[in-house]
Parts: sequence; C-alpha cells; structure tokens
Amino acid sequence: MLTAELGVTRATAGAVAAELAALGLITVDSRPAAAGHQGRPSHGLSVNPAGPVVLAAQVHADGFRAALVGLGGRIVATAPGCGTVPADPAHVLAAVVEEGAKLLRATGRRCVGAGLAVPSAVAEPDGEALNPLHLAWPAGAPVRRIFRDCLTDSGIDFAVPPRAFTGNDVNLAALAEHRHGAGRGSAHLLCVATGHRGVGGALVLDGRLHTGSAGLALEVGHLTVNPDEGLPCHCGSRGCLDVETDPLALLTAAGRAPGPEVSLLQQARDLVRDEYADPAVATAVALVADRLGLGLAGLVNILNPDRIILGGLHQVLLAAAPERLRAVVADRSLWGRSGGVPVLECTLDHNSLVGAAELAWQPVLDDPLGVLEP
Amino acid sequence: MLTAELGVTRATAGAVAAELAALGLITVDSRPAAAGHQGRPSHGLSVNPAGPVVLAAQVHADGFRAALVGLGGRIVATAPGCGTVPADPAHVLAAVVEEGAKLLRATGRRCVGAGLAVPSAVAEPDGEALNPLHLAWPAGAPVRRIFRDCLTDSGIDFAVPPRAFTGNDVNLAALAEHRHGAGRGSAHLLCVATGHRGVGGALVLDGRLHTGSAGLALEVGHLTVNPDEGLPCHCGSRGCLDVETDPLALLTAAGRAPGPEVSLLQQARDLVRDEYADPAVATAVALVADRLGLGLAGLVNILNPDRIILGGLHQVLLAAAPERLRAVVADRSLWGRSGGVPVLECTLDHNSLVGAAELAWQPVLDDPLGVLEP
DNA sequence: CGTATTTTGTTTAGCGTCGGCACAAAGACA
DNA sequence: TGTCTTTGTGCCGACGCTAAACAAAATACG
Repeated sequence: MLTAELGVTRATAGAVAAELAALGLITVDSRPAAAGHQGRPSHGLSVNPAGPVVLAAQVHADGFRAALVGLGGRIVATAPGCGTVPADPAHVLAAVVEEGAKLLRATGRRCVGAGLAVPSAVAEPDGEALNPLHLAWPAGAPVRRIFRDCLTDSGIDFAVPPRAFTGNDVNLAALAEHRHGAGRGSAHLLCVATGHRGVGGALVLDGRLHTGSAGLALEVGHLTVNPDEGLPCHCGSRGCLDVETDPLALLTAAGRAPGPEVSLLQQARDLVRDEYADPAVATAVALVADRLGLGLAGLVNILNPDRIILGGLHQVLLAAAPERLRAVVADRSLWGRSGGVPVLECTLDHNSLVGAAELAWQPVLDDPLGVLEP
Repeated sequence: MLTAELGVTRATAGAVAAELAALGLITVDSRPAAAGHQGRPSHGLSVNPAGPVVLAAQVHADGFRAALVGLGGRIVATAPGCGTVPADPAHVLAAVVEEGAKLLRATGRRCVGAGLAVPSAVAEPDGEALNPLHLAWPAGAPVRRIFRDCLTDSGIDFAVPPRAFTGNDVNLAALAEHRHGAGRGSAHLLCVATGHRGVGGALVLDGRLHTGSAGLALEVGHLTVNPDEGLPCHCGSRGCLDVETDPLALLTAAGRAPGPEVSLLQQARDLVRDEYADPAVATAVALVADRLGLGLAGLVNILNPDRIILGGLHQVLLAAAPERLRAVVADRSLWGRSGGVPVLECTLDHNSLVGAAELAWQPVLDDPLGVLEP
C-alpha cells in the first residue's frame, strides 16, 4: 500500500483501510495493484462498486436533475428530471427527492446522505438561497431545511438522521473539479463559470471551499470589464462581467437573435461549434473572450490563484480562442507576465452534481464510524 | 483563570500557563485579576514586562524604523532610523539591524526573533521582494535572506538560529490589527490602506494571512474605480484605485500642488485636518471617498469579509466622511443592503511594525519549548 | 462572625491516537 | 532454491488530553 506516503505510518493506514473495508466503503483487492518492482506488492484498494451512495441533485433555470453518486465521484445512476421549475421550492425539491427515491429503489443501493446544488448564494445555517435570481424562488428560502424535510418525508431509508447539504452550483462544481477533475492538486483554485444564466465564481483554498463570511463570496458577476461602452446591468452599474460574458452577450455580439427553443447556453455553444468559420462569430468570440480575460485578470490580482478553471460558456470561449484569452489574462494581471496562471477547462461532466455529492460524502469521510454503524 | 473558555480544560490551561511562566514569557500575578463575583478568583496572567522581545523593523519609501516588541504587541523601544533609503537592500538592512542591536544593548532584553515589513509583495522561500516599486530596490531581491544574514553578522545573541521573517507592510498591518486592534475577533478581515505610496490590501482568514499562491494576493491597487474619466495608471489601464485614491489624488482633486518638504501622505493628512472647512477640500474628500467606496464594494462582492478596516489616507477619508463612504460601500456591494459590512479605522500605532513582530513571535507561540530552552 | 456556596487551581487516573519496532508474508532477483 | 526487498500486521510505549476528585480562596447568608 503506497498510502504510507500520506504522512502516516503503514500501521495506521492499514487500520483505516480495514475500517473502511468493514463498513463496505472500499474493497481490498486480492490481486495486487502494481507489480513489477521488487518487494511484497501493495494491496489494491478500490471503491466498493456495490457500496453505499449519496443522492445528489441540481436545480437550475431550465429544470432539475437527480443522481446517485458513489464514493470518489462516480455517477451511478441519473434521472434527468423535468424541464420546468415551479416557483415553490418545496414542490421542486419534493419532485427531486422523488426521482432520487426511484433511483434508489431501482438500484437497491444504500443511501448515506444527500446534496443539492442551486444557482444562488447559499448561507448557513438553514441553507438559505439568498439570490435565486434565475429561479422564481423567494429570496432567503431555507433550501437546506426544505430539502431535509422532503428527504424525511420520502421514506428513503437513511443512515439516521437524513443528512442534507446545499451549496451554490459553481462552488460545488469547483469542489468537484478540485477533487476529481482539472483542479486536482491545486492549493488556490479559482473557478469561473456561466451557469445557465449569469456568471459565478468559486475559490477552493487548501481543499476547502471559501464561501466568505456569509456565503456570499466570489460574486464575480459585477466586476467591471467594459467601462467604456458596457451594457447596463441590473446591479445599477454597466459593463459588468455578468452581462458582458454570458451567453446572451455572445449571441448579441454575433448579431444573432436568441430563439426560445433551447437554453441560451446551448444556443451559444451551438453557435461557436457550428459557425466559428463565420467572421462575425469569430469576432464576437474574441470580443467576449477579451472581456472575460479582463475580469479574470482582476481576480488574479486580488486572489492570486495557482490555477483557473472555466466552465459553461467560458469553457467554450477558452476552447475556441485559448491563446487570445490566456494572453489577455497574462497581460492585464500584474504578475501574469512573470510565470502566469494556467487557465484550463473544466473536465468533469455534471460537476455541480458531483460537488453536491462530495458535500454529502464529507461527514462519512470525516467520521465513518459515526455515520455507518452496522 | 477564565482560560477554560478556549475549549480547553482548566488542567491543560494551567499546564500551559506554568510552562510559559517557566520560560519567562508570562507572569502569574499573586494579586487576583478580577474580583467582585463569587468563587475563587482567577489568577491574573500578564506578559512578563522583563521577558524576551523580538526585533521588528519597517522599511518604507521615506525611511526605516526599528523597534523592540514584546509578547502581545507592546512596543518596548523604538529607533526612528534615517530618512532616506539606499538602493542596496543589504545596506539598508544592515543599518536597520544595527539600530535594533543598539536598542537591545540599551535595554538588555533577550531577542528571540526578528520581523521586517516592506512595501512590496513578498514571496517564499527567500522573502523575495517582488515589486518594491516605491523603494529603489531591485525586483526579486531575497530580502528575507539578506535580513537573516545581517542578523547573523550583527553579533546579536539570538536563540539559535536567528529566525528572520519578512512580509508586506499592509499584510502585516492587517495581522496586527486582527490580533490587537480593530480587527479582533473577525474571521474574514479585509484591510485596505495607502502606504506611503500606492494602495495595498490584505485578507486575514480565520486568523491567518491569505497571501495567495505566490504571495501576490490582494494587489487591489488596480481595481477600476473611475472608468469614465480616470487618470492613466502605470499598469496600462486607467482609473485604478491606486491612482484615484492615493494622497496625490486627493491633493490634486483639491487643487493643491504637492510640495517636496514632507511626505505626500502627511501633506494630504494635514490638508484634511486643517482645511476641511474649505469647500474645495470637502468636495475632493467626497470625490476620493466615493472612488474608494466603489473599490471596496467590488472587494466585498468578491471576498465577502465580515469587517473592513482602513489605514493610511483611507483611514483619514473614513474619519472625514464616514457616512458617505459607508453608504457607497453598502449601495454598490450587492449584499451591503442586507446587513452590510462594518467599515472601521485602524486603531494601532505602527501596525506594520507590530505585525512584523507577530510574525517573529509566531514560532515561539507555536512551540515555546522548541525555541526557548533555558 | 462562622458556615455554606461558588468558582477556580491542582493533582491523579484513564483513555485514545499515533509512532516505533519486530515479525510475518509475498514477490523479485540471482 | 535462497536471499533481498518491500509491505501487512500486531504489540508496546509515549504523548496529549479529558474527566473526576480534591484543595483553596473568595462571596453570600444566617
């Protein structure tokens, strides 16, 4: 077991592994993992493919999604959910939990917790959704508490009590990418992404999400990135990152009228994918990428991350114009020139969902015996 | 001993106190501290007034300063130092250390470490001064190593080896204010200050300085706060916080030509103190305060601090126009309206110096027995 | 003024965690 | 086949802390 390289002796590593195996979380392979070099080979440790799961869910402007996620961020089963979101959070979350319960019945897996990603800043202690601007929810709705009540009423057989967690979607995406995706190994990870609407940011410091003193940190949407001729923003200013780099901004810059059929994000994605040869589209991408680069440079000056990962439309922009975007970030950040910050794309599918699952897994990882008794 | 309220039992608190007293760091008063209420009174614990000290120093554009600082941030002795700073860091630091050695000889105190504050971002591992723009030093000079070498050569009798620490002046000011000043008790403290030149920021998270992945965080000087008619900045942009809210900006806005006799900061201070009744001065203060408020609001949206403290000229602006500045911060930050962030003045004299001392005290606090044997 | 009560300091015993060590096991190499 | 190298596992002891019991020093009350 190479685990001795985690600053822990073989003795303790073995004890921990035995404990986790006894709880059914991991399996110890009889077949050694890596052979080839001298000495007794290490045991291979792998996540128990029949082990417990958590219920992960995401609500966004265009619908919701539920899934079962195993230890290590592997999605075991998914239910797409419906495409509209009622204005009453309790109704939505009841439907979400119902989908999850169906998945649990279908798979027969044991559920040890639940996590929910929402497109809003989230505050403790009740997981209040502070600004669900893109849902029709009331501001301040205690989403975590509602979610927990839905879980309690669902009849799902939890390891008591039902542990429910809630977080902002971009924050959770960053957490997932840090553990299993493009952010692995980063100590100061900055994630910026367009969700289905608007722009969000997240910061993972030493493996832990930085959400600020009240869960309101990294509201990066209102950095000024186009002071000269910026569009007005609902915040009262103009030229904000939010309105200058979202899907609508790209469509407008390319001279396209948005259609009502699919989400704006999808329309913008399709535009870049299918019509990048069109000079108007390429120009629009360059323009919006420049604005994004300016915003990222400002964040670099304030936060000094060691890596930036981009999601949503921002990821598309990076893929379409990587040199240009990276050059702007380097030129406009004071320290980009000396070394510079890697700017990467997100690599996980459904990273908000996986992040919500990580939230739910956390207490199990912190204290396995406290959560799983039998 | 009320120390039992730190999540530790009376037994351990007593053991720790006894250890610290044995090392000469604190004294246990025979006279009880607080009487009046029932029960056996607690022992009063106070910093040993004859205990060891650290050597703290600050270099800035207009000179340097050395001091001896006891445990708890009390300045024991100060030497003003000279008013000019040579271009060679080794010369400056040799002079600084010489002043410190004089103080040590004069007071007969034991020295257990040394800390230095410089007006530049500082990187590990050698304490490189990355951008000593306002000193004539070469960028990247390994200040911490030079400082340590000067200490070694000084003949000062250290607890071996001479432990030298270096940090950015505003960062260290924030650290000092967090421990002994206006930032006490804050978990997410943001500090913004004009040094003798330019604008700096610092963030103290859960009691620890956040300096970013390479010591470059909180370079807040280049937030855009005057997009419409801003002054050009050496960073290539215009309307930056750095050029819009520094002492020169205030003097210019008030229509005064800066004189060469005293520092710009002092001239700006004097202007506000002596001529605030002049409508031109009051208008200039309001204008610069608005710009500062806009910058602070941007930082609030990104960092979500639970408290902001201001130093240097910014502190003067807050004192002169508190309602106006606080209103701008609240109005322009997305969450200021609901609750809002307290904006306060720094309260410590020589806070950078005290912060440098805190840096030097840290290893003693972490492991008293490891540093102080006899 | 003497006793009871309250609060804190101090000592002791106990527990849990972790590192170090010794020994066993399992493959590689000669 | 025998030795070497590396890892798993069990045992012991050091360390840090908590809890509990006792002593001490003040206030409150009769």
